[in-house]
Amino acid sequence: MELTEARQKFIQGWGQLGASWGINRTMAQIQAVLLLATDPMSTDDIMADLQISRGNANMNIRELIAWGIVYKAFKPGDRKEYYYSEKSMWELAKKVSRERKKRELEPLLKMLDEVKSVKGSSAEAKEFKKVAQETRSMASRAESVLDMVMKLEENRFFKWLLPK
Amino acid sequence: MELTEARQKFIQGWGQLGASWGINRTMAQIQAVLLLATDPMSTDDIMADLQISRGNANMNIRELIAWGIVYKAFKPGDRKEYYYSEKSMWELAKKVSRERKKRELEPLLKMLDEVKSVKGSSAEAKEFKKVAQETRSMASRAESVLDMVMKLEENRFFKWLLPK
DNA sequence: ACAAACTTTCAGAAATAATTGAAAATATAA
DNA sequence: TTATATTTTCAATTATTTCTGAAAGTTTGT
Repeated sequence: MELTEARQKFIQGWGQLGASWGINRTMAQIQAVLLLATDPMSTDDIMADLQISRGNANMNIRELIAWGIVYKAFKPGDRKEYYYSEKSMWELAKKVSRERKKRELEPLLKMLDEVKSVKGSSAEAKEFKKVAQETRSMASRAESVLDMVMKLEENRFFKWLLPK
Repeated sequence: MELTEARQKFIQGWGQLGASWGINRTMAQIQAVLLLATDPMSTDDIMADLQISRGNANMNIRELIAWGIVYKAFKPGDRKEYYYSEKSMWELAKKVSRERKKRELEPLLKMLDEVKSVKGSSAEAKEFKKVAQETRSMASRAESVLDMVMKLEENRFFKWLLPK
């Protein structure tokens, strides 16, 4: 397969994956482009590559930087900003987990906490308490698993898991 | 807090969570309603509860059934269909993982496989191969972790993880 | 200070996704 | 079979999200 075609498929697939995780498709595609780049790219490079507008490119690059998975670079004698992606898949996964934990798990736990004090002893109220309690317990467990995995070193954990 | 208010917050929060996971908000809310219900509910019950149309209710109930997290029930002498949710959080988590694995991880791995045969020895081609390989490796690992966790019994795994 | 190079913002346009409601299809009972 | 209850479908509408492009803002060099 030609590099051009392969690249296209990779970028598409990555965008698709992002989309089904609630991440803007273009944001994911920019990340894919930077992941495949050998050198930092300027906004114009990215605009040309993905055929998108300046505003769109700028917004999504900024968002990637906010997620901590894309960094800025500068070239001497050039005032453009250049961008490059975090290349370690492990680091990437960790940063994405951290961000999603903050954005989703934490608000959920907060809500479950607020709702804990529900009054009443009807069947509905009892069921509510039970479900809320189980949800809280599942969410905390998920959080613990994430914390644990995030702290582990790649090799230590996965070599044990997948000795091959 | 009153049950009505708490219920509202739970349903809202659940819908929010679903939305950031690429799941239709209404679908997630219906699931929340059924999770909190003490008895199976009809389409009309759900329509009334969430103030949504019949078409919308029907489509999303069907989708929940396809995910394997909502079941049908019938009452003797009544030809309406009733629906109830899987109530075990653990079962729920397992079914959702299984579904997402099928919908996201598998297509990704398929794409990475197709793209494996990329030609060329330029810096770009080399980088492409490296990134594709690392992505494949990370995706397989994720799949293994999911498979592993999905096979474990709730207590066995989590009691060890969280002894408290 | 001025001008050039570059980045950011944001109102409106375009694209995408979700929802409605009524008609069609299907199932059940008499 | 026929009438009735119920579920499903889907074209049209509405809501939401994303994208554009030009203007405003910022930084840097002279």
